[in-house]
Amino acid sequence: MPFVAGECPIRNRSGCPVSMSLEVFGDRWSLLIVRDLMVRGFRTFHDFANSGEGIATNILADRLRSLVGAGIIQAEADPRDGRRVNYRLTEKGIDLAPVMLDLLIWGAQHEDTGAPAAVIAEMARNRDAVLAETRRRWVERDPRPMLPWLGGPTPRPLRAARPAKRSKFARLRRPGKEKQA
Amino acid sequence: MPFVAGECPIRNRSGCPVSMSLEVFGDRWSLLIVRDLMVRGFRTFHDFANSGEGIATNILADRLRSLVGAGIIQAEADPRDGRRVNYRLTEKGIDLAPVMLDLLIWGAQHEDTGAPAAVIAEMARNRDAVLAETRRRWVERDPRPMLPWLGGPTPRPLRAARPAKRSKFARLRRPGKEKQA
DNA sequence: ACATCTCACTTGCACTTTGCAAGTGATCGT
DNA sequence: ACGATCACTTGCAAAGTGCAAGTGAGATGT
Repeated sequence: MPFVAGECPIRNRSGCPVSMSLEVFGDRWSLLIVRDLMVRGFRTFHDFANSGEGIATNILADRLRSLVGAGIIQAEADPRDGRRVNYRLTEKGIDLAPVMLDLLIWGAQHEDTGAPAAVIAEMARNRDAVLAETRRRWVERDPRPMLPWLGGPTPRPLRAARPAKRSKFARLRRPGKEKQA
Repeated sequence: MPFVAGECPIRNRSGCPVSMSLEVFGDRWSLLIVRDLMVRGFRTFHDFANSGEGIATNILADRLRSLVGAGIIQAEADPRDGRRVNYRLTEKGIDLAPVMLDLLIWGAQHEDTGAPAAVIAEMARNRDAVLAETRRRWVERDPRPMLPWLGGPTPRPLRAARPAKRSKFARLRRPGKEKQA
């Protein structure tokens, strides 16, 4: 029994497809939920809550509700355990696979991740095959993670602790004319 | 003379490329700035401020600074007018073209936009050519908008006004057991 | 030289969103 | 019946956002 779809708040909207896409799912947590459904084999609230990304449960609940409302995912009560809700991408949601794949490739190529470079290069070369495989697994409801190394604590270079509030920056100015704070 | 690159705040980070990408540019305004640089021919603060999306100038300034800091865009003082700053995608930034194109295609296919359907279908079929053209224009610093119909007030079906604060939703529950608010 | 306008911001403040930690109601297993 | 689990909800503090006015540097016209 799916959730009752809620209204999606409408913001300043240009009618541009990019803008409208981002209104639907453009925040970080929504995309990470889509990622986890798509390639990590996650299905339940608990799975998402413990993804390793640090999401707050009220935000997770809110995003799941929004994604259901937007028709990106669907929710079903588990027939064997009434406490659980199982989430699944819809047709509209699985069509986000190209976006997700391109984000993955961009991130692996430009950020200091621990993603296996050879695997990423292979996925970039065989983009169509990867997308076909993603869709096949979705059709067949394959519960196994497609990219088990994705997400979670991946080995990578140590990072500095969270910095203090950012300092002000000098404007682009001729030398010697900077403002005294 | 480019801006001094600032530190990018680091949040809960799994090391996953998708997650890290979203930390860098994953908010809506950042992506719209990248869109406008990429396909609308925008270069200046004033261009972005009047994109038709309704961004606040303090947020725009903040996002431009963040994108410069992340190496996605670069800023240069206009040699002929010292008041102006010209922004341009970097190599890292133009590599977001596949993501942007996929968002455009997804949005046009799944949301009620005024995007020309034939053009979108053509772009989806000739994805590689579109990406090659996007990069060529970037290399040659072609100032003409690649997709002049993108963004701005696009003719599309009328939308309801912004709704009131959302109501609470019933949980997935057996019938008859809904909570009294 | 001066007045006016332009440009890219900054600022103060009200409002909204986010995240923490505790709690709730329904469900399950013993 | 009871304790634990699951998916949330709640109150509140902190952080983020957006409005509207303002600022300093630069350009233009007189």
